[in-house]
Amino acid sequence: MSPPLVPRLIRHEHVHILTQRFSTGPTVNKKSPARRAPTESDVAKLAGVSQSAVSRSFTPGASVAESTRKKILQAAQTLGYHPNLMARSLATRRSNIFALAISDLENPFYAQVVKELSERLRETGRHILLFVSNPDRSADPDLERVLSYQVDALILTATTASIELALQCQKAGIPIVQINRESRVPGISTIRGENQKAGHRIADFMAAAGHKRIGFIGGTRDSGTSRVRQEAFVSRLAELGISDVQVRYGDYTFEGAAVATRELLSQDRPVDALFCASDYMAFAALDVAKREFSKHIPDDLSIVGYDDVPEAAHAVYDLTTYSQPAAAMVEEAIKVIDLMIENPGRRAQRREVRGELIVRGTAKVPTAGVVTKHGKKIWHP
Amino acid sequence: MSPPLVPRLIRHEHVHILTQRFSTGPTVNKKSPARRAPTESDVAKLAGVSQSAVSRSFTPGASVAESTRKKILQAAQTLGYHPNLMARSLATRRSNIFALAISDLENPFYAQVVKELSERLRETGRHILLFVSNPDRSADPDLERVLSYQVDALILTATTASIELALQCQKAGIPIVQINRESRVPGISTIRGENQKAGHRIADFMAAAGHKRIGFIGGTRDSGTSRVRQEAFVSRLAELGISDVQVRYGDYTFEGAAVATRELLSQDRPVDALFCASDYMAFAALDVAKREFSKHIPDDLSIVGYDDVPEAAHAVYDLTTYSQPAAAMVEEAIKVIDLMIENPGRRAQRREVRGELIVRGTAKVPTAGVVTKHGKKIWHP
DNA sequence: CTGAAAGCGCTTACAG
DNA sequence: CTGAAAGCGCTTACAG
Repeated sequence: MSPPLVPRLIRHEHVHILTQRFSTGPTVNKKSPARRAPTESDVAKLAGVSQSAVSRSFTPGASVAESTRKKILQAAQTLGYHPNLMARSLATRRSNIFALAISDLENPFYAQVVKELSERLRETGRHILLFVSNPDRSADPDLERVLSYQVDALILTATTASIELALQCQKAGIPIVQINRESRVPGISTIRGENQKAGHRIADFMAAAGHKRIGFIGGTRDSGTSRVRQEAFVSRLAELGISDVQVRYGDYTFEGAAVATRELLSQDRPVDALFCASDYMAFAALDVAKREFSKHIPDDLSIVGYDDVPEAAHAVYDLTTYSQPAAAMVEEAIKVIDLMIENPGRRAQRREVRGELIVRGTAKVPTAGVVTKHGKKIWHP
Repeated sequence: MSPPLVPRLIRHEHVHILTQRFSTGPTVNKKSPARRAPTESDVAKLAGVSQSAVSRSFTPGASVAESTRKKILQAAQTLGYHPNLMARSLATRRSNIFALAISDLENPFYAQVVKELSERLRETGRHILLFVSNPDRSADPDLERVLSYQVDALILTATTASIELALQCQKAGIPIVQINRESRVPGISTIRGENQKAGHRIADFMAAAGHKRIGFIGGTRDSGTSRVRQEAFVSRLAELGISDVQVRYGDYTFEGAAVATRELLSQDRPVDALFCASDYMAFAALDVAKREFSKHIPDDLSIVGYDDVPEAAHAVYDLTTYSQPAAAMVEEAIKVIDLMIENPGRRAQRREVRGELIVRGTAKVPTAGVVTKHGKKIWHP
């Protein structure tokens, strides 16, 4: 009755279950006692020292004789000992874990934020506890309990913190910062792109290119980030004599932006230039404009995005956009948090990371003002 | 000396620092004592009960009189008490935290995996501790210490576990499963798409469409997932009389796939059909083919991807691809983990989630075999 | 149903 | 430099 050499295939709903028939080591038939992990005491016993000596050997600045520390690390090695970080957190009241609340992961900008944050954090031995929230509810009940995890800080991006949560964090002395989201709540630090300057510049850019009939697709109606961009854009256009600006909201989603674009292009006098509050929405706009309205870009319609995600540079999009460097924003967020941790009582910070209007192929370009910087064409009149 | 009402703007490197001047509550000038969070003992004192009674009130099945529990919850409410999950983990030896090791977040497929996993997990009160690893080193030193966090399980996707890590996990009784990555290491469960069937079907599809000069762009050379797809594809083509298949590797990156495509299209007899081991790489191929080689798709060149990420359906790509549902794969992964947790000693599982060859616009379609299923055109001869 | 007590695996004054 | 001991904030038998 030797087991078959090829995997057996069992059909089960829409999933195949292939049972594996190779040795899985000593735990194969023993109902795996799940041998509990070795602790400091185990190491201490083996090394013939006290448990506190073991602890010190794993604490960077602690005082242990080099000889005993060596002995201890040796013993730890043979036992396969790893400190229990939960226990350490309990004792030190510091977890080295940051909570990251995020939504909108399909938007590559936020995927980038996750990646950058993770990389920067790992350099200092910290990690991310992830809360992917539903963008439509502002007060995520799951996130409200984030403090239970004794995180050292809370970072939000593509989502915002409720007032209650902000208060809780403040009480507990936990820094809280929002990346790319505004906040009127005191105590929440914010890291933003140049929303206002971008709105002005894109308005100048479109006007200089000769556009008259202009549209704006915002994120959600209550997004401060989107609103700042919109207000700067619309008011500058008004100054330039263009007062009829069509505004729609795409809720930061692909589908929402597609619907908004459809509306803007179905009118009697469709728009001939469109500023979208995110590259991701601009991709949707491009999609609809080309496929459903057979628009030639940028001859029939100029589209400008915001973020400069990596995809924007790809040929299929080749999107003109205002940049907002995720890496720099993440770096600022960490700086702010470290500042607040070292210096509690410090007031909330607000930082702005610079960007540029990157000139690519989806928008008509004014005759003057294009310069090249770091190999990229930017509009800087 | 009243503070200015508008934010002061300080220029500092390439970042603006805007100081905020509003009340931040009682902690403004007090160097914030960071009042420590209330504990069960605090609640017990206020409610006039024992600390263990408080604990029981927060433990689902525990025995407490409804009246005292009410009193306790009341007291907890007024103190703003939240259980300390680190302490709970230490006591229960269960953290309700899953480690997720991932790389390649710019690939939308993996962004989707993160999102789906987070959603499924939150339903059962569990969370994700994130390890974004560098794809080029297989044994991530950071990840090797994952056991220190007392996670309940380890999920890997777009990356694989080292043998050492797998052994550690096995010893500790922690289930470990890889999504979309093969493993020859015993003890690692795997969830895969229909890699082999897909390879066969795409070969059939391309041959039936009349292609003769065919290319394949794989992920990394050592990716089992990619290799299975490749071998099935190449061997079936050989059966069909097409033995000269050009193989390149794009390392699952956009740039890598672009380079590979350039090579395949620069030859004397460039390929007229191309199967890419991921949609993300197929996007790069499309990009290069259109922009650099002015190819008409699919007249000059057919491109087929793998995954069916949401972007594949967008008009700019409109990619023909073999689907691999992230949601279903995540669900299987969780099922497997729960099975292993409830039933330690159980051998590693291997599950395969079904997909379809989704017919869109980037590949020539054979005259027969296209059917419509759930509103999607699929090729199912 | 309820409380006192031990224990989860660490850190960290405090003596020596 | 080193060890004994208290404490971090919980859970969970064990008595009552």
